[in-house]
Amino acid sequence: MERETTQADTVRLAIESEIFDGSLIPGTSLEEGRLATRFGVSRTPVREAITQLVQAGLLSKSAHRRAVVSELDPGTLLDLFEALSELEGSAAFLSTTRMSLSEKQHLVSIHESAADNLRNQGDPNDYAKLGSAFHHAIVRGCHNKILIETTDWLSLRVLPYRRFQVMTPGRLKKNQVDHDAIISAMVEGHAEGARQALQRHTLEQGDALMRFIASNKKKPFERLPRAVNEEYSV
Amino acid sequence: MERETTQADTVRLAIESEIFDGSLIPGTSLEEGRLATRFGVSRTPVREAITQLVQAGLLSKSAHRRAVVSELDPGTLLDLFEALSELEGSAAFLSTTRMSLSEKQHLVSIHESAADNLRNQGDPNDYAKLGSAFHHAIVRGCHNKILIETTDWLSLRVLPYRRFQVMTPGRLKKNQVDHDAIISAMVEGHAEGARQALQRHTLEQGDALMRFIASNKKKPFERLPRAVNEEYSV
DNA sequence: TTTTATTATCTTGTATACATTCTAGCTTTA
DNA sequence: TAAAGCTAGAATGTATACAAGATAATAAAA
Repeated sequence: MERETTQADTVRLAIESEIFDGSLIPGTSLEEGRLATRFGVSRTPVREAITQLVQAGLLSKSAHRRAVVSELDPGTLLDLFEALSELEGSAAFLSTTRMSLSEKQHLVSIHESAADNLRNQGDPNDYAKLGSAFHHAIVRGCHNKILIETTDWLSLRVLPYRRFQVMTPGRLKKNQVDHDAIISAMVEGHAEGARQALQRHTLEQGDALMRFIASNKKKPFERLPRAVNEEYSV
Repeated sequence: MERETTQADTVRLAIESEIFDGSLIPGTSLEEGRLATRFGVSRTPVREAITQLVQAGLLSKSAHRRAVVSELDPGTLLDLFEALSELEGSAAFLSTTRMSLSEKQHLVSIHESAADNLRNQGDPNDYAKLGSAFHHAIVRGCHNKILIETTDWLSLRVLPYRRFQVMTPGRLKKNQVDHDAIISAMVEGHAEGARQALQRHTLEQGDALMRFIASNKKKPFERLPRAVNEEYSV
């Protein structure tokens, strides 16, 4: 049997997606043995997967203690968005002069699809996807592998919290206006303007997310994680 | 026996420092069994250390192949310095308004020590250390854990190549003038000026390093790695 | 002689067993 | 009753054994 992807990879991807789709809530602790039996493998590949996820920042762990799905306190979450906004701003600056014609066209088409969605009151989930595609297209446009990789890495760590974001109509509108300004700056070749526009935009997204989390922390957020933590097994 | 640091950590740190001090040259391939016997442990902690270093970017590896000390092609090295310059620039921007008095004093004292070293023609290695302390102090001053962590991470990946950098008197002088400008901008509260000054400075450092590597690649760089690679064992 | 197959050896990936450390529940004591 | 210490159970860290894939050397064929 020829196997290209190793079992450790399979386990890592499985845990990763469970973190992203919310099955594994930040704060949940993982037990190697349970995971091993659950995925039908031995503890060895499970441990390897955990090691990788720890290095990626999605899990935290110290010696002789079980791994825990990383919890971001408000301060760290703020830091994350601030850093991300700087990186995305830099990417926008570089992308303004570096994007190819087809890349620009792709970016514009994403933006227009989002506008359509907004006009026709389409699925907010679709709008959210277009939104992250918009950011992603700009970042990729800088043609700097390291900058792209680093930005993706930070985005990954925010992902588990994005699902709390509820898009109100007002926020969607604001979002679209921001994107308008970013695109305008880029097509007019105002690199510095594009940097500032995207930077501020990402920073505000972070603020909005944090406010939402803070306002909903009162009841459901305080209780839910622990309850699920107890139940999570097999 | 109570052990705080695990054997995997010990092995990881050992490999890490060998990469940094040049004993392990980029391109060298590592064999788990050899490393295990060399460090007097089993393959298990060695594998864990390798997994961590792969995630950190210092090693590269694919399934069923041995890990290799990451080699940076010129393009990637350029990308790295560009990304690093953006991050350090952002840090300088934030640090301008966020550094405490004692942090500023520390930064200035580093700068003055460097000036002394230059005036008295001190050890260039000491000057290099003061230089990286200077950068580090500015980065830490931004008080953003994520930004600091990310900058450190990128710096780490450049480290194996820094040892090729030979500081000529002219370059040292230029370096000090750059640092002067950065400090001036910061004490005067010109955050945007500080950003641009540090960004350009780091970018130029990268260019200088790349030119040096390119000019010395002709002979010693082509031959040395392979020779050492063969000999490296036990 | 050069190139392609094939096999032997070695290396990595995974499972399992054991050692060490932590955790939780109980007992003891203030 | 509450707090500290101890003991039993469980989980992590490490070693070893085995399986599966890669490497290299040898043999066969062009």
